[in-house]
Amino acid sequence: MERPADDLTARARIRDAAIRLFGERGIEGASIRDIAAEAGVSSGLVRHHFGSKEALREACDRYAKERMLQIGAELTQDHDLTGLDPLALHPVAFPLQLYIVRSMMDGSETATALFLEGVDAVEEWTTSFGINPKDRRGYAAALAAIKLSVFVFRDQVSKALGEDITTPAGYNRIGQALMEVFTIPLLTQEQVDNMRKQEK
Amino acid sequence: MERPADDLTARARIRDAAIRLFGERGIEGASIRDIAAEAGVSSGLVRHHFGSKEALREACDRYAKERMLQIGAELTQDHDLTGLDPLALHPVAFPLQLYIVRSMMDGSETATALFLEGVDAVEEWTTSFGINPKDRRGYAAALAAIKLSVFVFRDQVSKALGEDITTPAGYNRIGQALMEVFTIPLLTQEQVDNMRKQEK
DNA sequence: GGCTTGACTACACGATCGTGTAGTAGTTTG
DNA sequence: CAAACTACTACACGATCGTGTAGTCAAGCC
Repeated sequence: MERPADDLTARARIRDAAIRLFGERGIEGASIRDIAAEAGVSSGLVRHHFGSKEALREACDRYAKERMLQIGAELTQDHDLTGLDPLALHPVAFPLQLYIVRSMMDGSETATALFLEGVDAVEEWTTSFGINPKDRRGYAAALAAIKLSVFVFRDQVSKALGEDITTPAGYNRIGQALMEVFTIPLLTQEQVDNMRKQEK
Repeated sequence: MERPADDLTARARIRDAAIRLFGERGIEGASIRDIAAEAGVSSGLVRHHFGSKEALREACDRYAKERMLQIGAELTQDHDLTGLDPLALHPVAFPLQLYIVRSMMDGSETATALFLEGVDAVEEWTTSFGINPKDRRGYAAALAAIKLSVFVFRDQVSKALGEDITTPAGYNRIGQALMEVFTIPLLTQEQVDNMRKQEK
């Protein structure tokens, strides 16, 4: 699965470079010339293969989505909530995830669709695991957002912990901290009901 | 507190416009000319008052941080976990929060410092409320990230719910869903211990 | 062999970017 | 009153952006 860069076609190298740079610097922050240089080709070739920057972005969206689902399928021996989380550390998936989140924040339809599919999956998961929140859809959406949050703020969380959470040790630590969030009830049902009254 | 735009000095209008546009489009996505037009001044005046785009960004960082702390102080009659959340919907705080999150993702030191202060606050809160996770710092960092997550993915969450969560009704809904996440234990302590063994 | 086709490069274009410079109008200060 | 200062605009600069055009080169097909 992991091939040296020489084995990839120029088109694939351009796409991989685009996903990496778009993910790191954002869409506006990565120029076609940067991407071409990263891929070791001329900037004209980027245009030749993808037509325009926007079309390149859409191609990256499609590829990232497809690839994430594919990698996810390979890892679904664990069917619990944490089963999807190793994705974030997967050496191939890491830049993909980074790109997708960036793409979401820039309003990509494909990336947003991936989020919605994640919400669907979490929703089904709550059903099959006998979790019955009052607002199942809302609950699933909140969980989906939470799942991405540690990834989005990885730099900030790493700084807070004094430990890089993209390393196995660091990711293990924040992963277990997240487990505790889902284990320790912060509020009693009574407290929640009281708040609900106040807000009305 | 809410003054018409005419009452603000040009400097303040530039700063407010910069925070709004930087927050919406990112730092690279908002040009000085855009900001100047939004503030109703010439682009040269932006440079006159702030020196450079980077200096403008730092000024926005400082102002947004100071203002958020100030607004937060005004609202701290509620001292519970949700006490800080109404910030996200506060009409003045909304663009500030949006800007700060964007600034974080672009690697701003000031914005990251604000995150770290938030982690400190949550950490103290767990102590005073008798919550004792095995990794208190990690737990606080996870909670801080979670608190921002719904805000970061507000577009995606809104789409998942079919309801704009920046409106009072929608925010109430996702807020209560988050409450349920903190109320329903997803995992038993036993399950967590089993996972911990597997990961080692 | 000639001819098409696709991968690929070099280069030039207009637009837009952040920045620099020069100058005007109004107020303050000595 | 004159000098100085501040807020502000107009305009030009070099760099960089996405894009467009022309052409080279090798492989496959007739």
